[in-house]
Amino acid sequence: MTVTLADVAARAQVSPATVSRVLNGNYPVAATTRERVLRAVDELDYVLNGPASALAAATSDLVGILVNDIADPFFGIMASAIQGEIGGPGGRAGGERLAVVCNTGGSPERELTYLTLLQRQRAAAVVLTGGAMENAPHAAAVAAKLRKLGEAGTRVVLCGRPPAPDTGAFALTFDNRGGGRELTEHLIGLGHRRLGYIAGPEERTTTRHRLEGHREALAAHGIVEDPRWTVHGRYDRRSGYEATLELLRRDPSLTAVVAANDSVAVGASAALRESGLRIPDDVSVAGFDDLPFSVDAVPSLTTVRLPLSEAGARAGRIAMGREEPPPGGIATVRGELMVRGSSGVPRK
Amino acid sequence: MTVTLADVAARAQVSPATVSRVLNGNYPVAATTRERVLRAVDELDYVLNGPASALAAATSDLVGILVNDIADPFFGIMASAIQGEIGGPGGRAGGERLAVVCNTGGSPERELTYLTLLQRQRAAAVVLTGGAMENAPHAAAVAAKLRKLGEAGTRVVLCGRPPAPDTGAFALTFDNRGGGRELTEHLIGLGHRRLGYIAGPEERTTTRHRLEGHREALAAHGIVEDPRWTVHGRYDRRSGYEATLELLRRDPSLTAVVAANDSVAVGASAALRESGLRIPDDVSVAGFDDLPFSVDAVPSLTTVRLPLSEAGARAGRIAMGREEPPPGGIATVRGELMVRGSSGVPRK
DNA sequence: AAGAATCCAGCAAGCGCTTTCTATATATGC
DNA sequence: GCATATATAGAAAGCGCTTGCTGGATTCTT
Repeated sequence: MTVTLADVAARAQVSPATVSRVLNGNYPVAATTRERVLRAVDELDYVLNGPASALAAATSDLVGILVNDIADPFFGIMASAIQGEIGGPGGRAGGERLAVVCNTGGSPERELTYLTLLQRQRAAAVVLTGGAMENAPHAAAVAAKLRKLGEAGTRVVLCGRPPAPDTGAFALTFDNRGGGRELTEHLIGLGHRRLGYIAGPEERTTTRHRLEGHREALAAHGIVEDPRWTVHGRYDRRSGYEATLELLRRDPSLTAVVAANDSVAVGASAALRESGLRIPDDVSVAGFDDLPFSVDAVPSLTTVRLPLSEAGARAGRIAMGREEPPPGGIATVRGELMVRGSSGVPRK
Repeated sequence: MTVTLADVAARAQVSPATVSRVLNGNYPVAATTRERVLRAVDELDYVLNGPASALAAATSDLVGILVNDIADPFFGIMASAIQGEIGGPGGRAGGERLAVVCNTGGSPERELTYLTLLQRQRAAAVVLTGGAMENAPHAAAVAAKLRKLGEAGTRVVLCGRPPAPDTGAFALTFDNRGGGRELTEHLIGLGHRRLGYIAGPEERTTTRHRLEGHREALAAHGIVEDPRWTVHGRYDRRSGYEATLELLRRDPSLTAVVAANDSVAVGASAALRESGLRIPDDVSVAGFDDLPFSVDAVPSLTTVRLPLSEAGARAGRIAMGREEPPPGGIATVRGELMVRGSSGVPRK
C-alpha cells in the first residue's frame, strides 16, 4: 500500500490533523512538532494524495492552458511564457501548481471537452490561447462553459483571443486587424497594387481579423481587390506552398503575397523560388507573428511581431491573481511591423 | 452550490450509486433508468467532480508529458503526437484522459517537482521526452521517482531518451550517436577534414551522444580533432549564431560546421552568411532533427531526420497500454540522413 | 408451477484528506 | 495567586464519489 497521512501521523506520534497542518503551513505548529512530522514524511517517503486533498479542500492546483496546436511555436512560445508565470514547480513553495497544456488541435469538440475536463478537475485557472472558432453554436457553448468555470471560482484568461462578453473572462487580445492593415499598407507604400493574400482556416477570428485589416488597407488606398487574390488554407508551411502555386496560377501578375502567418509565408517563399521568382525583386512576401525562424529566412521575412512571450507572461500572472486585470477586463496587444528583406518595390 | 451526484440522483429518482454506474457505464443499468439519469444530468448541467472520483476509484485520468522546452518544435511535435494517442478528448468515450504537457525548461528540480506533482495526482501514465540530464545525483533521484511511479501503477514511457535501468520504464531511444556518426561521415565523404562542432548544453545525454557519434566518425577516418573545433551552447538559434562566430575566430580554415540541432544550424548559417561566407561553397552546414523549417532554409539544410511524430505516437500508445511495449522494454529509433543543399565539397 | 438463476437498484462503507470545534497547557494581567 | 488570554494539538465530521454486498422483482428451468 501507499503511505497515507495517517501513517505519517502514527510515525510522528501526532494526529493526522497536525500532519496536514504542517504540510500546508497554514496553521501554527510548534517547531519541534513540525520537525518530527517532517522527518516522518521524509522517512516514509510520503507523497500527498492530490485528489483527496483537492476533494477535502475543494480546490485544486491545476491550471489549464488550451492551445490550438502545440507543435506550432506560436502556441509553444505563449504556453511557455504562461507556464513560467504559473510558477509550476520553481515558484516559491506552497504555490506549487501544475500547469497543464492541452492541445485542441483546432477542433471545437476537443476544446469543449478539455474545458469540461478542467472543470471536472476544478482547475484553479484556465488560459485559452490563440484565435477562437467562429462557429456560432460552438462559440455559445464555449461562452457558457467559461461562465460556468468562472462561477465555480476558476479564473479564466484569454490570451491572443477576442473577448468573450458576459463570461467574466479577462482578455488580452491581439490587434490582428491593425497589424494586418499596417503590413499591407507598408506593401502599398512600396508601390504594390496587385497583392495576393493567403488566409488561414475559415471561421477563425484570427483569420478574419487579419484579412479584414488587409482589406481595410486596400480599400483605404482605393485598390479594388480581385476575388482571385485570396486563398484560404491552414496555418502551416505546406498550406502556404500550395496556396502560392494556386495564386500564381490564378494571376501571375501579382507582385506581393501576404501570408496569414510566418509559417505560411515561408511555404510561400519556397513556392515562389521554385517557380523561378526572386524575392523581393519579382514578388514581395510578408508574414505575421515574427516567430524566431523568420529572421533567418532568406531573405529575412517582413512581418508583424506579436509579443507572444510578454502577452503570455501577463496572462499567466493575471491567471494567478498576481497582476491586476486590465481595466474593463480587456486589453489590446499591438503588433509591431518588422520591415525586412522579403519586401521591396514591385517589379516593373 | 455546484450540482452533485446526489442532486442528479434525486432528480432522476434513483440512488447515487445508479447515477455513478450510468456515468461510468461499467455496470448493467436498465435502458429506461439510464435514460432518466442522463436526462437529469443534462437538465442539471452536472459535471463530475474529478478529485472525488479519483479518490474513490483510486485512479486518475491524468497523463503527464514532460518536455524540456515547449517552445521548441522538437518537443512540440512529440508532445502533439503523444497527446494524439492518449485520446485526450476525441478518443472514444470512456477513455477520456487529460493529457497534460509539463515544461521543465531543462531544469532538474522542475523535472523532479513535476514528477512528484504527477505522482501526487496519481497519474495514469507519464511520458518523458528528450534527453536526460547527466548529473549523477539528479539522475538517481529521477530513477527513484520513476520506480515509485511504476510501483504505484503509473505507466512510465521514455521517448527520445536513454533507458532508465531498473525503473520499469519503457524506452524509445533515439539513436543520436549513430545519427551523428552518419552525418559527419557524409561530410568526411565529401572531403571535409576540418569540421567545427557546435554541441548542446553539457551534461545532457543528447548532447553527449551526438558529439560522440561525430567523434567516432572523425576517429574512424583518422582525423585528429583540434579541441578548438568544439563549442558548447544551448539548443537554440542564437546559440548557434554566437558559437559559429567563436568557431570562425578560433579557426577560420574550417570547411564545415556541424550543429547540435537544426535551430542551432540555422543560427550558424546566419553567422556564416554575415561573415561573408557562402553555404556550402565556403562552408558546409549540417543540423539534426529535420524540423519542419529545415527544408525551407536557404540552402535547405542537410540533417538527420528523427521520426518525432511516429516515435511520439508509439510512446503514447504504449503509455495507454494500447501497444505492446518493445521486447526488453527498450527500442532504438534510428534517424535518417537527409542530404540537402547546405553540404557540399569543401573549398580549395 | 415451484425453485434456481438472472437483473437491476439501493445501502452503506469507505477513499485520504481538510477544517471546525473543542480541549489542554502555558502565558498574561491585576 | 486566580481568572483570562494565547498557543498548540486532537476528535470528528465531512468533501463527492465508487463499489461490494444485499435483496426484491423477473425470467428461466425442468
